[in-house]
Amino acid sequence: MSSFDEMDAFEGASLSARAMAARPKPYLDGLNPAQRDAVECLDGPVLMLAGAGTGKTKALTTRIVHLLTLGQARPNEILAVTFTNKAAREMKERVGRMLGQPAEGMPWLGTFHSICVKLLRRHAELAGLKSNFTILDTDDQIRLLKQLIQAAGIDDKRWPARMLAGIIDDWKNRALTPESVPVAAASAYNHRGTEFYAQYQARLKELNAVDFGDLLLHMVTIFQNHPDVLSQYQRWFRYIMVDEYQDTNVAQYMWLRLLAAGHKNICCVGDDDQSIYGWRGAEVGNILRFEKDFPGAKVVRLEQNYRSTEHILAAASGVIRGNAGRLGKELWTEATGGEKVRLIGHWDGEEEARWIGEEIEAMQRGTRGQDPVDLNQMAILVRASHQMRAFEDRFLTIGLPYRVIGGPRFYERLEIRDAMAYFRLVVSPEDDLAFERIVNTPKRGLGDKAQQKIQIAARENGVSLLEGARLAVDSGEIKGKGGAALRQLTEDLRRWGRMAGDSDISHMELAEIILDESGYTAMWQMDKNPDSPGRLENLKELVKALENFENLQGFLEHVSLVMDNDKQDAEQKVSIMTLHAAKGLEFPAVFLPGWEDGLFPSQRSMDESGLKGLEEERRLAYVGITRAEKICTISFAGNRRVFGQWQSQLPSRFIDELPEEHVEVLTPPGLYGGGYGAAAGGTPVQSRIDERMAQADGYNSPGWKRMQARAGERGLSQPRESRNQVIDLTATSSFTIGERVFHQKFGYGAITGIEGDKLEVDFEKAGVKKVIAKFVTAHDDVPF
DNA sequence: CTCCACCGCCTTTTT
DNA sequence: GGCGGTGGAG
Repeated sequence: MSSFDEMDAFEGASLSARAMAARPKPYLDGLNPAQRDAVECLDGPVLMLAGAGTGKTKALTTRIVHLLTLGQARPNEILAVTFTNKAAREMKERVGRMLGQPAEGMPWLGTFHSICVKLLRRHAELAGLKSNFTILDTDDQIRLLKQLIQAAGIDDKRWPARMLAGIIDDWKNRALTPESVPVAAASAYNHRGTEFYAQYQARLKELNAVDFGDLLLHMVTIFQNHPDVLSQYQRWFRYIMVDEYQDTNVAQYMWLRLLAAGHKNICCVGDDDQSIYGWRGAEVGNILRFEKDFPGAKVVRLEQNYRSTEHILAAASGVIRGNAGRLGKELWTEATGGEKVRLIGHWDGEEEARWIGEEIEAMQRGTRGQDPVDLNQMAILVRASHQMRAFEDRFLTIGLPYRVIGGPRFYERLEIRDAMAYFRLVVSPEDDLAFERIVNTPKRGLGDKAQQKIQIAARENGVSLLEGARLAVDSGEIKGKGGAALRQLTEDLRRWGRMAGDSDISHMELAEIILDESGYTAMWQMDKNPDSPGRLENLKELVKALENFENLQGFLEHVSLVMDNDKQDAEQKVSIMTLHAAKGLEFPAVFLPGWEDGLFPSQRSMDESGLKGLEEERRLAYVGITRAEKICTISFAGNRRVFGQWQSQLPSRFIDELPEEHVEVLTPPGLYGGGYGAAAGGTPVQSRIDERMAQADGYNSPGWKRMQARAGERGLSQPRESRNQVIDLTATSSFTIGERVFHQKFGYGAITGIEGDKLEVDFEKAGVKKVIAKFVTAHDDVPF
């Protein structure tokens, strides 16, 4: 590679090192002793254990600046890896700012994936690929697998493609090729997992394509099989830095170890307490055994927190303490005082959303006895994205501006993927997946039968689908309306392809032409769905995004890995995102709703991974709490709609783990004030909670008892619903089968069964439901 | 071939 | 409560 030779020419160029060492280093001044330690220890393996909010990024970026200032490495000799584009961008910006110049010269600062793409394009032939390979996203991946599964005559209902995709991803995360999948795993996917894996890989090669997992896997394989290539990079990357090391999977770990094996100048930064990607193959073990992997490693602990109040830190520590096998860190802060972590229970999810909405507005106005807080400084962090809807609904009705972060990514949207498929096909006419995607979008009268004919024509002649389509039309195989439309399409594509090479037309103009002439834009203009205008907007945005690239090809190469749409608009908005998406961020005020067993910790996580899963959930709780700087509000609801079914919920076990002295229990004003607390008299619900809590250790549950007490005081004075609660609590035990009852949500019904504190009720409108007795009243007691 | 109504499954979390 | 897949009608 010529660029590589060029780089090699700089070897030994560090002669000015001594001169550089004498330069002033003002950037070191703002560091605390631990940070400074981590920054100045440049050679040999270093593990930086950095708790939340301890200035990890600062240390990391300062380290880079230090390396550069001392002249120990040139910008392109430093390999700095992050997990997200956001983190990479931020680091680049910070380094640039500290150096007082744009850090464009750091080509190897990026995500694992983007760096691997770069490497793999250079050495594609060693993986049996051409260097212009395409990167498939999950969607393409699934469609491809589905084809293989169906071709094998397997019922893809019983053996879904998604499942297979998951298995294969898993293997790739562990750096396993089809040949090296252990025998023990052979039973996967009805004993045909490895077989399909091999087929899939072969097909990818045919398509000159890779999936996300391949990026790492191919590079690890190349490094292993081609020592010359490896040693080239071992020499080139003189210093390696890794962010979020606790999130590395086996493949990434092997990749790093291979690269660092020579000089061992590797600095990994991480926090075992923030490892939340186990489900994606991350191995906390990687960070736990760093010192074994790199004997003599220097371990630096960053424990001074600059972000949160003492109460918030104490609450977070209280929760994370429940995990075994930690490396052990205790965050501390010089800050004292501040508000305690606030805890509140609600009747249901809607009520929770309503309360949070009001709370946000109050904070914004500063009516909570505090300085007003900007909407930008508040965030709602949920466990699962479906929880977001309740907030979006509520905020829309009250007109509270919000932004959803990390929702469906821009480039994952239907219209964007369609448009990109057109672009792909123009740039590389042999892209069969793209062809399949758009042959009949917009509708061209090309159904299954016509598409099969295209497949056959392509296969028989050993050509791409697009070429096969031409043949099928020319041979008269496909006639009539569909045939004419197909001919038009193939000719258009050819024409656009020519235009792509024409310098008179900018690629942005070309993109517009493609979308218009293909009829794709018209398709959405015709569509009367309320969301089609939005789609058209997105298409416009897509064309605008092309501005930043040289040509369509350049755009496509980057888009799958780099394009994110967290375009920060200037408007003041509350952020809504998942806990996962929140890692690395911080907000003065944080809301953590939905702390209910089954939701958080997620039932599925616990079912699938047992104690390990629970511990990961707990780390997630830790991450959530530590996002907050000043105000952290945790909440849960007693009822929640799951899959459209109402379900009663128990407060999360993590709530019990919050240390009492750092928590303040709030009682919601007005409605349902007694949701839980009013039950102090010992209702079935209460005793069930008690029972569960007795099992969990530390039932001394802090805030919990106070909550009961507090709400109990108020219980009787609550108007409306809560009065109703109190009444019906005493009546609970006296329910009988056949009795007519009323439920807040379901309306009227008759009891058909009683099971402890649960009733089975045949509701007139809602049908048969299981409900908690407490939430049902004998029908005469209906309020209002 | 397309459209539409119905059914079943589902939801963690993402580069 | 939503999405994709299916099956029957136009």
